[in-house]
Amino acid sequence: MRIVFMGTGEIGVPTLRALLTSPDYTVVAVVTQPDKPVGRRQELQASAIKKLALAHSVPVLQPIKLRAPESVAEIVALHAEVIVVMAYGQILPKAVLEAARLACLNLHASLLPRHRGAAPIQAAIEAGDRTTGVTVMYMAEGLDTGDILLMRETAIRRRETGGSLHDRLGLIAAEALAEALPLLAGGQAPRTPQDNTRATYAAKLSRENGEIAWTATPGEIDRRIRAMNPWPAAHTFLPTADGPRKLKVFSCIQHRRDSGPAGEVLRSDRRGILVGSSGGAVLLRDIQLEGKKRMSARDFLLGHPVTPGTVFGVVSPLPSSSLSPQRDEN
RNA sequence: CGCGGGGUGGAGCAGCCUGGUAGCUCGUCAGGCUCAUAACCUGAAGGUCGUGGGUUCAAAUCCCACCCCCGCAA
Repeated sequence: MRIVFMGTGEIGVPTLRALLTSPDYTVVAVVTQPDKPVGRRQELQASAIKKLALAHSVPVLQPIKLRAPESVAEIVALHAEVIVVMAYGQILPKAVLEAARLACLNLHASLLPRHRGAAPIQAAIEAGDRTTGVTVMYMAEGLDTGDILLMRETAIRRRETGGSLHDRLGLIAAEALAEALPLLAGGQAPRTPQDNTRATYAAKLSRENGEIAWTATPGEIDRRIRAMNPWPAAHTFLPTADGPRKLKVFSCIQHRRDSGPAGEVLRSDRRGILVGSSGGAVLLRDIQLEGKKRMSARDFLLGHPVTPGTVFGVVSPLPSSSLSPQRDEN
């Protein structure tokens, strides 16, 4: 079966690898986003998907604008039987959706119609969902609105993080596709429309989404921290002599018995930093100050004392008096 | 050359500006106290101060080059 794989994100790697190594399928081309400057040096780097494709000597296409006529023509000319899309990063024009003889399938990391959009994995954790999964759907022009072929479910564990769930769903996606393709080839693939009334949207994450709202409950804070781990990472601001410094938080423990003013440090010792929130407190365990390495709160405290009463998250508390109104903070 | 922080005994940090016997907290080891402990007391081990050059009577500290880690940005 001639297959064109379109993807850019890491999450698609297991799926592409499975396609490349299966004797039943021939990946005739891989379409991925153009190399982008990445890292501190801003060096151009190929996506993991591209590297994998090259390692298997599969032709790679990197159209800047997929909807440009010449890009579309290139893909149509591949005469794919199935196009598989996962975390590609560009909207597919109608002409591409119709370029495959059998179907243009999308693998989405949630149980649709829940969490349509760019960040379904984090959204599922932050929402406190008990399960999530991967949906294989027939692509339509809307955003993640296509008819469902099949879904694979997985439980969200108590200590699940965005990273752990991402990796697991990547593997599940490969399995789900392996299940879907034979059905499609045999003409027995189911096709169920989504219930649009139950749709929710998971907007693309930005770093601001990671700021911890200390007025939330311990449960909400814990879910946000786990969802954002490892990227973009939940964070707050630690007041220092040099002004507020960003502090990333990678894990915490909910303390429902202790409580105190939101954002205020209630206690800090070898167990971690206990911070007040709504209806409880959270014990920060795994943290990282900007410019520093990630470490346990215990190690952090050895060199950076954080006394009880310190208030996290306040961005403009410079005690200095005669400063020009330089800081723009609303 | 995108901006910035940093590399100091096993861990986290101070010292560097104003060169001159390397310090703090924790950990480790030994001993003590205790019914007991992540508590407390006493003692000990452990450091080419990222690498290479330079300046100097003398460099963790000043100058130059390079390597590595991290935040921002993507």
